[in-house]
Amino acid sequence: MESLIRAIKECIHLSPEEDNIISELFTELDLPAGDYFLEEGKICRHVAFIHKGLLRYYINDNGNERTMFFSRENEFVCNYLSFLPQRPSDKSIQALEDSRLYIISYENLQRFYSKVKEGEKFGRLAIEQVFLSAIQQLDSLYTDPPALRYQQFLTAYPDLVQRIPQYYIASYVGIKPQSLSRIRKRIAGG
Amino acid sequence: MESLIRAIKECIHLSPEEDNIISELFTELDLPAGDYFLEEGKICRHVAFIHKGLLRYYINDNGNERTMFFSRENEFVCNYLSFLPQRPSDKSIQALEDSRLYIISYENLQRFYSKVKEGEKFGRLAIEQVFLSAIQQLDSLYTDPPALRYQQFLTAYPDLVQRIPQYYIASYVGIKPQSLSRIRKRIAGG
DNA sequence: ACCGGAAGTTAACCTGGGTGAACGAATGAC
DNA sequence: GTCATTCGTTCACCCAGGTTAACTTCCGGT
Repeated sequence: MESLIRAIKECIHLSPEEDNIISELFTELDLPAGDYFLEEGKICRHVAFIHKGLLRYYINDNGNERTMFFSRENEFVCNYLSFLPQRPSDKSIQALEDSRLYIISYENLQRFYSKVKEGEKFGRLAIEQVFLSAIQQLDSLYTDPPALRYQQFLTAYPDLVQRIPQYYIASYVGIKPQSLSRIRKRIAGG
Repeated sequence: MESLIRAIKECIHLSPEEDNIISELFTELDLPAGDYFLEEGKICRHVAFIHKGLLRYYINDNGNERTMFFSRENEFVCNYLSFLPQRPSDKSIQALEDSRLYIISYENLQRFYSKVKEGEKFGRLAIEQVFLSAIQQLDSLYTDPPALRYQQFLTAYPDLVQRIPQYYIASYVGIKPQSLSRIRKRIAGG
């Protein structure tokens, strides 16, 4: 769990005993490609730290899947909208590649807050971070036209282009695969 | 500042001395209708608690104003995307009615976190709250078609319908005033 | 009573994504 | 080698919001 502890130490100080506490509060979870960390309708019971792998976070809107974002190594992933109030989730989180996660339950997170001296501070900083990136994602989704979002995706995730099918990219851009084809043609042709 | 302290006490316990600390960390700001709490391009230096009034939070996207949400009595308002990293804001926050705010600077908020025993906890809970409602707003903006968003607005803010011009509602729904007219006609006619 | 501006409506036309279907290429199973 | 599946592309058609502009209504100022 060194990668996790290293990530936490970028925000707060941890004593050696606290390193141990954290190791006990988190558990390891291997998720094969295609499996779900969180399924729609279920309650998000854990926050996950991605040690290795790639996940996508999406909403199923009447059979229309819309990918909000992709999450990778050294990022925390969770549907806070389900996790914080412990209510059923309207989103799903799926592994796109074989992934190794370190997960912490809601109850253990409360222990983390109370047992780790700067735990509350870390909780605040972590959620601020998640909050900012979520807002930025959604802002872009709201503001930027599909063609621009596609080009932003290409520059932001150049490696993913080769690793995931194009319909996931379309889903991320917010359009149908056919429309993405049109846009690609428009961009290429002129 | 009773309304503010009452709102904080709904989340954490405050000693009488802490009541005083808070009164000193916040300052009062009266904002006439039309004036700005935050202007695009400037850094958001304060978090505001709305004692009285109505504000709108919007982004100017190439002359196209898009209202993200309206904020009213007993709510906190702030562009955290500008406030937390102390970077220039791409959003504006404008008073739609004469408003009275209690505001706290970034520096004083850090003092709040350190001087008030459960300050960090409050910071975490407050940002969780803001985070959840922001995500819900943006989710809806992303997922729901304009006609539905308009009807949701009518049920969520029945009083605002009478108090604000229709082009602000259109801006909130995510369309032009002309299109809102069409939708209203469609809904009415059949 | 008159004028001017702001707000809302209507209409004609444009644009871009959705829909459904057909097609081609690549992949994998047997 | 053959067949089926999956994925991407292309096309014709549809629809809803954007654009532009004209028109009405309402209100305030004088």
